[in-house]
Amino acid sequence: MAKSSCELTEAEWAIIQVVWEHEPCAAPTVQEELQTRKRWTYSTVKTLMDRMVTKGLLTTERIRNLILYRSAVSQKDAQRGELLRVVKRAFGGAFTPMMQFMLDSDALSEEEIGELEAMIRKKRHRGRQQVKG
Amino acid sequence: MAKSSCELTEAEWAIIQVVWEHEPCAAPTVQEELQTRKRWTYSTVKTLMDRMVTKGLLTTERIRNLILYRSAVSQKDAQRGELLRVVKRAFGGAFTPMMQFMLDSDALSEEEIGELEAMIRKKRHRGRQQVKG
DNA sequence: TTGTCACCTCTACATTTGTAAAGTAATCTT
DNA sequence: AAGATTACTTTACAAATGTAGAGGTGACAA
Repeated sequence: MAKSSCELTEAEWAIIQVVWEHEPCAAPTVQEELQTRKRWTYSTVKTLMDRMVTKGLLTTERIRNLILYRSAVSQKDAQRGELLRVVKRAFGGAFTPMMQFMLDSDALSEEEIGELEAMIRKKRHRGRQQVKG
Repeated sequence: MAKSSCELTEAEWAIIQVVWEHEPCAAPTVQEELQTRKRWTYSTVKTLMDRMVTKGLLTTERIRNLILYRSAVSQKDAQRGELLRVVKRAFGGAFTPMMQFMLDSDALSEEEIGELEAMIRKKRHRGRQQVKG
């Protein structure tokens, strides 16, 4: 089962994002996909991916001479992990101060705040809905 | 001037938080303060702090035989940096999806959502207000 | 004035992360 | 079947991070 909390490095994020999109996929695919953003060689990508397997972030299945990779953590789990880490490290573990910070900073535009309000209203209607996982 | 975006490691967060609270302060103070949370020796703390000086996260002033440390980045800058990093890495750079995620996940309690609504309303009253640099 | 205390400096070492070259094996092409 | 192509394996190495021991120096106490 996917671990509910995980830490991905910058490089790992780049890779797993491609995996999520092309799953199951081979290392060369990932390398090609990242070609423009990152200037990594095949070796680099493969090494990173294999380390991610060791860490339990990806899984592999060998079919003949091809190795297919799959993600072992969902995007939601990864996002949650990232968010929880920040909230814990930078905001003493509480979400409200973080939200407050975002509202007070210029991080959010008027428009985004509008959207946020709308999202809240919509949520109120639907009632509670949880992310699985 | 403080850099608007910065990356702090876990250890650095622990340290700079003590510095913010006791500024200006000496390394032994920080070590004592962290004694319980982290089991670091004086050497460890001092090394970390000196590396932070090199990185421009802290500054020092020598008074006789004592070295006083001060933060070179404000808490707000550090928080913003952390937040921006997550939003970029995990949410494609847009705040709205991140907010949406928080609302949809069980990260926020009903109560917190209520507080959030209140914060938004209050903000509407005050009009736009920015966090200083 | 000599030992002790507090604080500093220097050096070290393991682990993780980023990056990749070189070599090997299977497969495809002609 | 030999060369080219593709994908995999092994090994390496530098920088960043976490962690700390050993030894130096100035100040103060006895």
